[in-house]
Amino acid sequence: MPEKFLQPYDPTTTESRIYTEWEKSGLFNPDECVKQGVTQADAPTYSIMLPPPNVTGRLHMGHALMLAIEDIFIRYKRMRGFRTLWVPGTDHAAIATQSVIEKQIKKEEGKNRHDLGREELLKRIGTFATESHDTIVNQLKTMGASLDWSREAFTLDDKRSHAVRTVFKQMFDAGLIYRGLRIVNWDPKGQTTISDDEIVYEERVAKLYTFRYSKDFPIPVATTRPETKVGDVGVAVHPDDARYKEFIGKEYDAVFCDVPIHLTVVADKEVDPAFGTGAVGLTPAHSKIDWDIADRHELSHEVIVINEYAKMTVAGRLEGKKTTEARDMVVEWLKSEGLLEKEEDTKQNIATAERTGGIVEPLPKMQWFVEVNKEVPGRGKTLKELMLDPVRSGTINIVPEHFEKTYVHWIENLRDWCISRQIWYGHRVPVWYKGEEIAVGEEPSGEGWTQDEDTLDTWFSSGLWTFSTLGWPEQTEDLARYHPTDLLETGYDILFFWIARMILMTEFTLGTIPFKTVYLHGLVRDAQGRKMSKSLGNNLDPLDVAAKFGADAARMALVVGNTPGTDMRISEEKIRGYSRFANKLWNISRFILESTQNADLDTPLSAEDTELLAAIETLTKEMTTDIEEFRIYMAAEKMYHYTWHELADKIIEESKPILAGSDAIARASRARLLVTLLDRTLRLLHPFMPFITEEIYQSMPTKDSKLLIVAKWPK
RNA sequence: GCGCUCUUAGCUCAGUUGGUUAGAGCGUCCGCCUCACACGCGGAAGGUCGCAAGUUCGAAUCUUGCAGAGCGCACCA
Repeated sequence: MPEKFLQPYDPTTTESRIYTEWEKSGLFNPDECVKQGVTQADAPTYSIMLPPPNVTGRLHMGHALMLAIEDIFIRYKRMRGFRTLWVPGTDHAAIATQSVIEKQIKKEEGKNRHDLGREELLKRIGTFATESHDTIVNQLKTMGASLDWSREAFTLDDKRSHAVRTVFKQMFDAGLIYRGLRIVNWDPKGQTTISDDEIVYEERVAKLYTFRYSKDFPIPVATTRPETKVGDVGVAVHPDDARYKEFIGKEYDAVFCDVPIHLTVVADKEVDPAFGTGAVGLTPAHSKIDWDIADRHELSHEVIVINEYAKMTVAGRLEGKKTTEARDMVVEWLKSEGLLEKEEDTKQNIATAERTGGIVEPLPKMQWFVEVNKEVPGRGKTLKELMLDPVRSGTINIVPEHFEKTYVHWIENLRDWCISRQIWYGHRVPVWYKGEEIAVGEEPSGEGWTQDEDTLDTWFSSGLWTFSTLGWPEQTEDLARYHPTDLLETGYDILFFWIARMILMTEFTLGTIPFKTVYLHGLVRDAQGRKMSKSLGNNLDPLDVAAKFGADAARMALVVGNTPGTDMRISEEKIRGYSRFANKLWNISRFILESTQNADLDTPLSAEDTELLAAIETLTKEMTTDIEEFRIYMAAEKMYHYTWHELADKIIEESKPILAGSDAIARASRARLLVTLLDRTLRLLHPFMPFITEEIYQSMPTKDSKLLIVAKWPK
């Protein structure tokens, strides 16, 4: 018996050594598996694209959970003989990454991005992204992820950029991408547009002011943002509101806080007569709803009174003031003019930017949009329908199932997708202008063309992930062989951001689904159930955890009993528990290998031993079904229970007198049984605890492959 | 407002299509250095499965109502 078994199991030295051996073998690459004869060339395929972690720093426990789950499916399928591909990659995460660097530069050098310029900023971000990438790759390997590194991709590398430009052009040519002046969510802090889903609403108490524009204006109006009223072009009332009927269609002039305004009273059924005074002051340039109402009544959109820095642009006392200051000044003015009628507290959901925390200012901007309610040429369906159909029909299966309802509900409410961002890091909008001419897709030859300044929403490129990673738009063998992918595993929090967009992009581009099953894991929280965050200091770093307890222990702790779609709690105590389990397995192996050294693996089994073998065969079947049906939390628990409480507590204990006894036939039978059970246990446990099982397997007399990663899954 | 989920042992959670005395981990209590393992072994206590009604031969599991917790979407000026 190897000497290593005389020491307690030491995961830290073992795990890094084993991963190096795996990498050297090349067997994470399915082509190499075929070449080495461990996988049939025509075997069915199984593929997963790793959700690319953002290059914004380090991985957290949520990533560790994702890796554990995906690696379990990958290793299981590989052992079952599938041509198994798991592609790694990272995401440039446009806004998130740029804002990390901008903050850093601001703090260290006191400069903003305009002080540095586009080129210099991108250089700095590039350096950071590279460092961050290296850290992440190291973490992925530490967790034991059996990724095919030869196929690694980055959402912003040349191949993926080419894919992005190609899809953009195709969508543009199909009439599904348009440019238009719309009210967008402007983040004054991040100096960019953000999408509806990047908004977080915070409930606050605000003042609701009831006022009149002037002494002779007949309708009182309620507002929480008096400063915007200098940009008003009208007042809307409900068509049936008896109080205001007589004023509909009338026009008024006033000078509001030094600013001359012209107001038209219109009737619109969107107005709720019960709220406030039942009359809405219309500020089309600074409110989405007002924009729409103004649209319907052909009122001007042109009156802009707030700029990108959330400062007032009107002449007079408000000029250059921040909106918050201007608000107080307008209220003062209303009071002094005797125009303020009421001031009351009201609850308000204020829109803030998820990434920067800035208060979102609705502004009209020229932006690029993907139109979701227009028929896609040749498909007879809109993008929205193409996103809904596969989920409704079950062509795409979501685990847990109830998220299908959430998904459908969300898509049904989907509006056009604003894809342009006013930041520099990312895929630059592939559109070039020269006077009235525009060119889309690739840069045109010739003089005088200038490219659009904006970049694309990061989800535009991650939406292509399942096929851009396989070489599209080239018609590669990989694409033909591994797409659609089998599983997409990610947190339920990006169901809409990412899953929905992948379905949209893939349906449009390839006319197929991107994946057959979506497995959604929950959030990983701390022992008290709080979200892990830097500010709380309750983060567990997967690297620290692996160093302390081993990646195997961390993986088990994350997986056992953790049902899909449900948040879980993790603590060092829990992980410690599974590091003890690893040690238990180590000791089981020591005992079996020690006491069965010359076991004859062909000796007949006694009746009792045959039964014990049948028991693990039943367990194998159950476990296999559990994994196939995505109940890995249960498969893991069953293996834990079997190993400790059946194999160790019962079978090994009962074996001691047999092995020490005088009945040579019983002894031989039991020795064979123990070796066989250990062999099975290692194989069944391998997807969950890859390192320790591989390490023990290397000492097994039952080895039928060089490495456990490609050993056969038992029947 | 629309939608989704949860409520099971002190704590954290399982319980697959309704079927025998409801499970695990951690914790608690008692006893053990037994020649694989003290990162261990043996044993014990602990639950009217949120509440109420219904369907059923049978409900933690299905239906309805109520109470509490969480989440998503939309959003009123």
